[in-house]
Amino acid sequence: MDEAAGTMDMRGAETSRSRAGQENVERILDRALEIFATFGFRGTRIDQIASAAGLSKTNLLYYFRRKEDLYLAVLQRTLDMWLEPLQSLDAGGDPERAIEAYIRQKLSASRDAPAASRLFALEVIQGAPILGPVLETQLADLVDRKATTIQSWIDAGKIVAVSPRHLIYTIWSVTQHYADFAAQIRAIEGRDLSDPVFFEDTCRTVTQLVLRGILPR
Amino acid sequence: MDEAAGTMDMRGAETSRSRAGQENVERILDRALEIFATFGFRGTRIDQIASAAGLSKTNLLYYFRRKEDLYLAVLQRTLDMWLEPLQSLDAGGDPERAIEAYIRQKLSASRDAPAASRLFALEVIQGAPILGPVLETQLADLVDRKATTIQSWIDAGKIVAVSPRHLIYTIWSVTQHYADFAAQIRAIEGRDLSDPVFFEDTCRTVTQLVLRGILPR
DNA sequence: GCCAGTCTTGATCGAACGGTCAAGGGGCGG
DNA sequence: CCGCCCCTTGACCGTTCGATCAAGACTGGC
Repeated sequence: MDEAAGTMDMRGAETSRSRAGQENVERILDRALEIFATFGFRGTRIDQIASAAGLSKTNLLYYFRRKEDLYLAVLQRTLDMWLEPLQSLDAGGDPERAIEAYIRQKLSASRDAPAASRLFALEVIQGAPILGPVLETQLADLVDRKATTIQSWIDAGKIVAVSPRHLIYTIWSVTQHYADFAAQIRAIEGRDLSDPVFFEDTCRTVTQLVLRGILPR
Repeated sequence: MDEAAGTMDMRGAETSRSRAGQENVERILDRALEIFATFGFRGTRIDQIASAAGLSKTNLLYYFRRKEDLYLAVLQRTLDMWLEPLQSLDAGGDPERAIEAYIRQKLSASRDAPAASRLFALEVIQGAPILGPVLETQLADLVDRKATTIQSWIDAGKIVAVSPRHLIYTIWSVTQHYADFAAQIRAIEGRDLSDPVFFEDTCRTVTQLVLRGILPR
């Protein structure tokens, strides 16, 4: 598992599957995401996922022959969803609207798919043993492109001079924080993003903070 | 280990110890922090820590009879250091200086003790099974007090109206991001906070962003 | 130089875990 | 109603892991 798995594609034995089979696979992936996201790869037991999905360990291993296969499948399924929001950060419109929309999108993801956020957090905290190559290529390129977009806003005087990459990191960290550290926020506030009031409160405050930080006065 | 361990004190058998003994304990704790911080509690093997510390598994178990004892000891040793920076956020001086100092302090911690940051991140991501009670009492109180401080700045017109707690979360998330997600940043930037230039760059940008966000124009 | 208390080691145990195997159940098309 | 293929099961295997135990080595104080 310390191996980087190279290409990160895993078209693993796409055998034909009955409806029951497909439903099982999806249920396994759902539960596996949840459990991998809280215990990490090494920390989760395969039969833990199995019983959470309502089947035996052997039965699970019928669908995913190795633990690593399951982990990769989960990671794969989450990856695209994770990279997508940044794609839509477009140079076209005005930065205010674009960034406001991006923050809302990221916060929505933190509310609706907190496990996915935590899974990536775990991966990266562990040094990104699997996702490393993807980050160095796909993500790095994407960030470079978006940094250019932000730089163009700066050059046009639409926002103040600020390191584009740090701006991206800031938005990432703040928005994901509400998913990854939900337990901490729950301990302090007694609520999390699933509370509509708290969600709007968070969205407004973060947006205001960032926009005031970069908009010319 | 799913137990909350109640009081979080662990004056475990403070037996008398020779110099060699104390050195071993410290080396064990150092290595354990590093390894727990990347693999989590369930994910780390006890002999992994032992060999990293240069002794046998049995020998390590002489100092910490159970794996959980070691984990608690590591957590305990890191906790105070982690809560401390926020303490110094004082209402006395002007908010600009106070927050600037706080951000620098947190970023310094992320640079000098990234493993400690990651360990807490892992704990919280897992739902804070151990630290939960501490967060609900100690941390919640501390945050409440500091939120009052920030509110007093708002009332005095020194900073704009902003949810004090969200402001704290923002600063936490951004500064800790550079420790917890160092692998991701390294994949994109090719460097991290240990690079003095990058450190100052980060410090300046984050400070500027936050201060512009809350200072009256 | 002896002794008590501290440290270190290797052998070993039981449980947990990832994974295999062989056998049987069940549904769907012909 | 038959046979094929997908699914499900339980028994089992080898390894790993946390933890124990008994026995010996080292060290500092007297």
